[in-house]
Formats: sequence, C-alpha cells, structure tokens
Amino acid sequence: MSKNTNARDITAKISAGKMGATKISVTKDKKRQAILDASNQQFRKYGYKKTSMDDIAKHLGISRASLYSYFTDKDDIFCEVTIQIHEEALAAAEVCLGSTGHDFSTRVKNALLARHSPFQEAVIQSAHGSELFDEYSRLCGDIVAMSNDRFQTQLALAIKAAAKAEEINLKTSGVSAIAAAEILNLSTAGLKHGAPDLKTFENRTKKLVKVFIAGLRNSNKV
Amino acid sequence: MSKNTNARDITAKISAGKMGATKISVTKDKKRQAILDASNQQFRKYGYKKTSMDDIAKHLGISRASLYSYFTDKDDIFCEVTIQIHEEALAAAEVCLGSTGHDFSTRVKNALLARHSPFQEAVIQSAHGSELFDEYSRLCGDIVAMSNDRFQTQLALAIKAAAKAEEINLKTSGVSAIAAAEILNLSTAGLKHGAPDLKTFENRTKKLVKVFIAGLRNSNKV
DNA sequence: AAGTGACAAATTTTGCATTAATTGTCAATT
DNA sequence: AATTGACAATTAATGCAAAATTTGTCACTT
Repeated sequence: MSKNTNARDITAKISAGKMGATKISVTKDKKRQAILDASNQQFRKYGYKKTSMDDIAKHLGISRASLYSYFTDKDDIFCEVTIQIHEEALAAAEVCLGSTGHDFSTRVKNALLARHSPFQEAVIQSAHGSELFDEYSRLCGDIVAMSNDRFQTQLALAIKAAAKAEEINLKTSGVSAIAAAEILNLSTAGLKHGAPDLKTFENRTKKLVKVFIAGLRNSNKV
Repeated sequence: MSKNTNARDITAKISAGKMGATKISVTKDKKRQAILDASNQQFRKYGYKKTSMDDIAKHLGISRASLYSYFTDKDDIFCEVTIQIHEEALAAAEVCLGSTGHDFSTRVKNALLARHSPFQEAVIQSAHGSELFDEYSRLCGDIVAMSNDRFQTQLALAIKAAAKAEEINLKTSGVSAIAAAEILNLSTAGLKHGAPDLKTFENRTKKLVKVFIAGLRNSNKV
C-alpha cells in the first residue's frame, strides 16, 4: 500500500479535470471511469478492505494487472471515487443555488439535498457505511473537509446575494451569512440520523429550510 | 457477562427512583451513587472495555467483590450510569422549558443545550468517545431512543403551548409541533460536529434556535 | 500501445498453545 | 449486614508457524 496521499496531491487531482488540453485518449478516460464506477459499486457492497483489486478487475472482465496502468493502487482508486462523488454533489448543489424559477428557500433546500443525499444513500444506508466512513477520514479527510468548506462558501454567497436582493434580512436576524450557511449545513447532516429512508430525510430538510429561511426574513420581530 | 438488558428491565429501573417508600438504607444509596460516579469517571478516562471491575473498586478503595452486592455486573453499572446521565439531562431540559422569566426562544435554546451539552462533553470530547458510543447502542440503545422520544415529546408540548399562547404560529408555518421538535433536536445534534469546544456548539445552537423560532412566527409571509 | 499471465514480496488469515487478566461466587471475617 | 479474600471458570491477550490471499511489477503477447 502507498503512503497516505497528502493534501497537495488531492488539490492537484481535483483541479486537474478543469484544465483543457489533455492528450490522453478518450477510451482511456472512459475506461478510467468504468474502473471508478465498478470500484464504487464494490466498495459499497463489500466495504473497502474486503474489496480486492481482483474483485474489481473480475467485475469488469479485465485483468488485475491492467488496473495498475490506470491507478497506482487501491487507495488511489478510493480517493478518486471519493473526489468524484464530492465534486458531483458540489456541482449539483451549485446548480440548485443558481437556478432561477425557484424562490430562495427552495433553492437552498434543493442545494442541501443535492449535497447531502448521495451520502445519506451511500454511507448510511450501506452495511459497510461505518467502515467506509473510517476510510474516508483516513485517506481522504482533506477531501471531505475541503468539500464542506467549498459548499458552505457557496451557500454563504447565495445567502449574501439573497440579503442584497432583500429576500432575507441578515442584519435583523443577527447571524452572518457564513454562520447561517454553517448552521444549515450541519443541521441538515443531523437530520440524517435514524432516518429510515431518503424520503424522511428529504421531508425533514424541507421543513427545516422552510422555517429557517422564514426566520431569516425577520428574526428580530417578537 | 450477563445477557443484554432488555427494554422492560430498563423501564423498571428508570421509574424506580420516582416511587416513594424504599426501605434501603441511605448509606446504601450513597454508596451506589459513589460507585456510579467512579465508574463514570473511569469509563470516560479509559473506555468501557479497558475499565475492569477491579479498577473501579481500587478507585473507590473497596474490594471488587462488594461491587457485586450493588450491581449484578459491569453492563449493569454502565446502563445505570447512562440512565442517570440521560435522566439528569432530561430533567434539566424540562426545567428550562418551564422556566418563566425567559422568552420562548431562550427557553428552547436552554433546553436543547441542557439536553445535548453533557454528551458533547462526555462522548465527543473523550478519547474513548467512539467506543463508549458503540457500547451505548449495544447495551442501552433503548435508553437513548427512549430519552430522545421523551425529550422530543416535552419539546413538542412546549411548542404547542407557545402556539396556543400565540407566541408562534404553527398553522402558517406548515410544520406540526412534533415535527418542529424533531427537527430542532436532530439539528442541534448535528451542530456538535467538528466543534472544537463547548462554546462553539453553544453559539451555533443559539443562532439556530433564534432563527428557527423566528421562522415559526411567520413562515408563510414572503 | 494496451493488456495479460506469472512471479516474488508483502500482507492477512488461521489455528493452536500458553500466559495473563477478569469475572462471578463463595465461605469466612469484621 | 456489609465486606472481603480466595477460588474455579471464563475470557482476553500473546506468540508463533503454516496456509492463503493480495499486492505490485515485468517480460511477454496481441
């Protein structure tokens, strides 16, 4: 096994996808993606430790050796899977926040669900949720933390914009945009607890956001 | 080790303290309490498995054998400790909810803090937090669940009363008292995450409650 | 170039024996 | 009656060797 990937490596990987001219063939990227998908599937089904490189290879109908021409080792695959899930969730959340045609409260609700639902499904629901969670913090603690920061920053920006547009009133509410974003994010995470299904979690989130955003409109009035 | 204490036993133990005429001597109760306190201390310091009956006995300056005339086994002690912590937290929360002289929002905030702070301190802060948490759900999952239910019921009653007193407006908010209580309780639990100290957690809770309760005053107005 | 089989090294698992620690229960003591 | 020391029994920790699995690499095929 390789040594723990450090923060600099991760940052490089995350931003790599955004740069334009890669000379790697399309088929190579497609195959990389197939490996990531298969691995993700196996990790959820059997947990991280119980999933061997051979399992992944067999599941794809290729040889184990070829995996090593796409990824350095299992840790590498796991980190990339994690990064991808987080990137997707973040992108989806950003779309929700920016979507016109919905009022502010709905946009926030959708963003929170986009950010949190994938993990409610993947981590909590899976039988190996707790083991995967351990691996997250061991191999990709930085990713999760960074992703959280980025989401809260996005959300805070949206809240600030809403305040400027006078959809909410931060001054009378006595909370900063950043604080509001942090509280919404953490609270939503809390709503996952003991939720028997995704629908329950969604309902709770819906209500939390509705009331919370309403509170941001006039917290001072008693 | 004894078999897992079942729900009926726990219910009996919880209500036992409320009945009047116990013929057990005061010193016996005092000693029981001393054992519980010492055990609680050791559990937090060294974790559940690493704390032996001998450790507890030595820490009290008594023999190990005498522990067994007060409790059937270590599991029993652990459950009683857990019950006591939960009972205290619940009682404190109830006092907060009923306390006149504070406005509704403050009462709710204080109740949530009374309910959650002890665990923020004990479970999260301790080095053995995760192990203790595992033991909780293994031995006393019922206690935690029951305690949660009772707290949410209390909170829901207070919310209903506030609605009757027209301090908040549940109808326009579109959430039931029970739903609001559940969301507040779960959200507050979420605010513990990554909090470096108790103060941070308290600040977050303060803001959450302020805004949320404000939202319960007029969720419909856009 | 992309992919594979095969190989040596490293890691995990298994079984088993030994030692140490912990438990729960006495009869005996204060 | 409360407490204890001591005892048998269970359970946990340790060591170690053999077997099995998994890993990462390379020369070789297609």
